[in-house]
Amino acid sequence: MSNVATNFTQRTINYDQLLGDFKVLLKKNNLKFTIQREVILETLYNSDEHLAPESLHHLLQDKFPELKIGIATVYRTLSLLEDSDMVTSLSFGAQGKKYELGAKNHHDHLICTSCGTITEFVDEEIEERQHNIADELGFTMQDHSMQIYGICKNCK
Amino acid sequence: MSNVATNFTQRTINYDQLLGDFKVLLKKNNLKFTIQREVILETLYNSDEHLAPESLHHLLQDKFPELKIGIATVYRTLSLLEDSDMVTSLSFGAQGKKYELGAKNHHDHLICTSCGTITEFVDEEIEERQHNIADELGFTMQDHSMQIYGICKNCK
DNA sequence: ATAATAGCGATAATAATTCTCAAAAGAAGA
DNA sequence: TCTTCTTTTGAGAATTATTATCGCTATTAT
Repeated sequence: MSNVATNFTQRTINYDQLLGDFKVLLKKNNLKFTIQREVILETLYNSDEHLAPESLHHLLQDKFPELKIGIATVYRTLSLLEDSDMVTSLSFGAQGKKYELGAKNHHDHLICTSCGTITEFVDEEIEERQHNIADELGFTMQDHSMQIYGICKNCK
Repeated sequence: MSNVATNFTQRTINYDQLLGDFKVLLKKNNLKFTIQREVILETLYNSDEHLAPESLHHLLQDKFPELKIGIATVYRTLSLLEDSDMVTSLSFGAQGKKYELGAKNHHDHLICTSCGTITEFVDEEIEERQHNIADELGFTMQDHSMQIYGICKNCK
């Protein structure tokens, strides 16, 4: 029963912790903690979607119209977060790049090539094997990602 | 000794077979077999690199200057090949999308975040586990890809 | 509160990708 | 091989995605 792939979305840290980490990171690099950066982090945290820069921008305009957040700020902040390894970007097939918060539990992706749905899962056996492979090849592993493409239950 | 990650690039089919498959595919879809399509397929076959559309275009201009292949044709052909599952596209981190021939043996990627080098490997244990996971989740697996990010030997 | 500095939005600039169209090339049949 | 029909091509325009610039504003440290 263990070692069975499980299908879930789970956070390892709560928002306050995440925000704290972000503030530390900013301070370390002489960067400022701005409202824009905060709401972008918050929006990413509250989204279970994998967001493209543009969709994130729309979300932000809907939720915080008074801030009039510009698209450039979205790109800038996503780059900042990605450089700091707080978010990771993914690009599947034809669709463009999408971002997701890295602070969630690590997970891999199951992508339905018919309806486009992305299901997340974690499998300990694979996680472990990845570490071993990196070691064997003299690689210091920082991160990894895996995607399985196919047809989901519903589409069959 | 088995189950050890190995680092290689190996083709499962030779060029004539590949070309044959391509011709069949084209005929099936009422598409024409053109010189441009042939040299693009050939160039992808002969490259061990993961090619961005632009680098592919440069390669083609170098190797077949008389054809004056346009960038639009490169994009068109890559899309065609991707739609037909003959090539797959990858996008790692900041760099844009790159294409590789899918007819090579399946392999995963080890990406050095310092120098950008991409090493390919295959691990049977992971391959098998991926199939199991897809089954467990009621998914019909068509393909998969995996990336491990880290620092390679040389960069350490 | 002030001064110093980084960040912001708007938008211009650039890069990446797709579209348009007239000319050229491939396929099929006579 | 010649003709006809259809698809593809290259060139460049158009669109989309991303990044850079800049004067003004907000944040931080003092």
